Amino acid sequence: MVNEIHFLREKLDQQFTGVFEENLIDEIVKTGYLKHIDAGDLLVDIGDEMTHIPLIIKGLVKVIREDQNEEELLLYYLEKGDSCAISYVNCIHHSQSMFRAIADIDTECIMVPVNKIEEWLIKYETWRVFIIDSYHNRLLELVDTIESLAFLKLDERLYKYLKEQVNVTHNKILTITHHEIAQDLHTSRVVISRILKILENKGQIKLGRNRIKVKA
DNA sequence: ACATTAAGTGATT
DNA sequence: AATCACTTAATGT
Repeated sequence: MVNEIHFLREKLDQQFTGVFEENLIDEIVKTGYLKHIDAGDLLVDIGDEMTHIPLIIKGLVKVIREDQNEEELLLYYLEKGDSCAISYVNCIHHSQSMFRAIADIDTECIMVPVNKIEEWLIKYETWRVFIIDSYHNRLLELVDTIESLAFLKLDERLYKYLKEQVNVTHNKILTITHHEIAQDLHTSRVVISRILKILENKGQIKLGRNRIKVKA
């Protein structure tokens, strides 16, 4: 038990020192628990009632919106040091999640219980700033994806998507299928294959099975 | 060897 | 840009 607490504190210090004050880190360690999500597993599903807020310690979480036909659209990614402010509001209002959050790779997060959220908002300046910044960041990312949807042609959107994947995975060689890309961008596999081929002919990428190399 | 999944492509809307 | 229909290529059992 004591070991686990030290372990949690270590993880928190790695990601959130300078962000959270000491007393707050103490409280997070006391009331939160560590959760491991394997690649491909769900952190939150559409319709879930939120009881905890995730603070991402390591890994990568993909946040998705789904329509009635089970067709998806990628909204944004959460990385280490991030949280999802949308879930704060869900917690406070006991409303259901509109989004699905899937671990892209093995991910660890600290789950913080709802009842602490509001308490800390009043008690800790750093928590207040963190929550508001988090909300702001999610909003900026959403605006960015809306802009892409509205203003970019699919080929530009796809190339932007590939560059984002490189950033987020820290790897120029993406392990991904055309089908998966099509789902994220809410289009069909055939269309993606075609545009990728054009990008390859232009020398911007190199294609392989389950593999796309993005050239600098 | 056979089945399954990923990717490439022409033709049509 | 989407859909259909079909082919080819790679991978799993």
